[in-house]
Amino acid sequence: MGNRDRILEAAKELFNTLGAANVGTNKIAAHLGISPGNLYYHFENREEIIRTIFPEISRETDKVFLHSDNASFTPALFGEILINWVGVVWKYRFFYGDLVSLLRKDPILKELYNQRRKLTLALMQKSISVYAENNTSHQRNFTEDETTKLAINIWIVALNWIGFLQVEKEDTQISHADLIAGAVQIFALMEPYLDETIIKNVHRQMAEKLKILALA
Amino acid sequence: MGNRDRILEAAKELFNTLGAANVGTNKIAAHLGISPGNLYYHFENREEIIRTIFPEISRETDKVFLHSDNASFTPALFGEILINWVGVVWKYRFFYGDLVSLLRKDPILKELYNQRRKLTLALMQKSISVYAENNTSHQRNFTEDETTKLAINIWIVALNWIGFLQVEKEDTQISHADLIAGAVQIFALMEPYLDETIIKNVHRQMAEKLKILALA
DNA sequence: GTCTATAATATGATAGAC
DNA sequence: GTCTATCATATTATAGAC
Repeated sequence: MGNRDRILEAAKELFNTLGAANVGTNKIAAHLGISPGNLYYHFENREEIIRTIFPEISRETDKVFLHSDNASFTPALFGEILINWVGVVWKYRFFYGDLVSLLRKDPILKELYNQRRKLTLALMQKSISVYAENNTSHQRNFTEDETTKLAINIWIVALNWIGFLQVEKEDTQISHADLIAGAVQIFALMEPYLDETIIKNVHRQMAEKLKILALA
Repeated sequence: MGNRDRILEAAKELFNTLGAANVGTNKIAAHLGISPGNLYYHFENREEIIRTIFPEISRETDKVFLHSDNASFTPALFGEILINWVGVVWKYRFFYGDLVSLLRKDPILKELYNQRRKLTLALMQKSISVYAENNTSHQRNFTEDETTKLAINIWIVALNWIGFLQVEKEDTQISHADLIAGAVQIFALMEPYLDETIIKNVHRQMAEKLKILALA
């Protein structure tokens, strides 16, 4: 692995463990045992490092939602999606935890992020309404306003569940079980719109995941 | 106003406008035209300044929920509560926006915050279930698990609505209307549990607020 | 209570040798 | 590509005069 990639990996690790605000270019270089000059040969500044990581976050997020545009996606798949989504937020928690500050410092990133945000949010909104209509028997029409608000609420909770955990625990105490709990928490936002049997199934699915974890 | 108070006011203002991470003790002193030494006479360090502001945030939050423990609080009052709550988060947006980072740097504050968090969350959960039961005709029992999740979701959205706005707008572009929109957004989390007429009433209440703003 | 002056440290970033 | 050396700047914090 070349130094350029090592810098990116070290940056992610240090950002996550120490908080993005507390990690500068020199600290990353020191952590790798390379010189500051070397780091600056590969990247113009700290912002460029983060801007280079951003497409990776985008790709991983896309991967999470890959199958969700398919109108026939199953309830179980939706559960998977939520767990994986929370997993991505966990993996890049430095980014979501410091989002406002990072975007404030880098207008280019802010622009990039907002393009993505609009797209992802729209895609998600579509998926949610399809999913809700597929899995409910009480004949009910969803207004666009209703699904927009639901999508935004899901968005906000998904992106801030990790932060909610971090407020009471140390990062080292946060487990895979907490990520599943996050998925359950997000799923609760949809439950009022779904049939009892579907809800039960997803809950069983999540409980199953937890049991497997406990055994491992 | 003595310098001690002026420091606290300047800190809040600078934290909010520049982000807590970008404002140190000397910047606060410079902003006020006083010496660093003077500031350090009044406060041990930056953490102590924030710890001194925290009870103020707590008091204002308490004031928001003051009447909500009353079982007979009206639908309109609940709307007020949401608007005021979002208002407090806006007023101290530096705190909520940088919460994880601030608590990481100050374990004392972390302890204080979590004591408060548990209390407020429990109080809120109680209020929510009372409110929901008071304002629904479809006979329905709320499980404790259900209300806990609902309360947490309301909590997360309420505390992160401002951050959601900040991602796409500058602070200067955020208006009182956006705060009301936040209240509407949070209220959407409760709507599945409430009667149509109640929902309509609250929406009218919010629209009324917006109209008054537009005229002013 | 408030100031000047300053130490100690860290940060971002660059020039120029290898 | 990588290093050494270094600058300019900013940050926290303190000692001691007024």
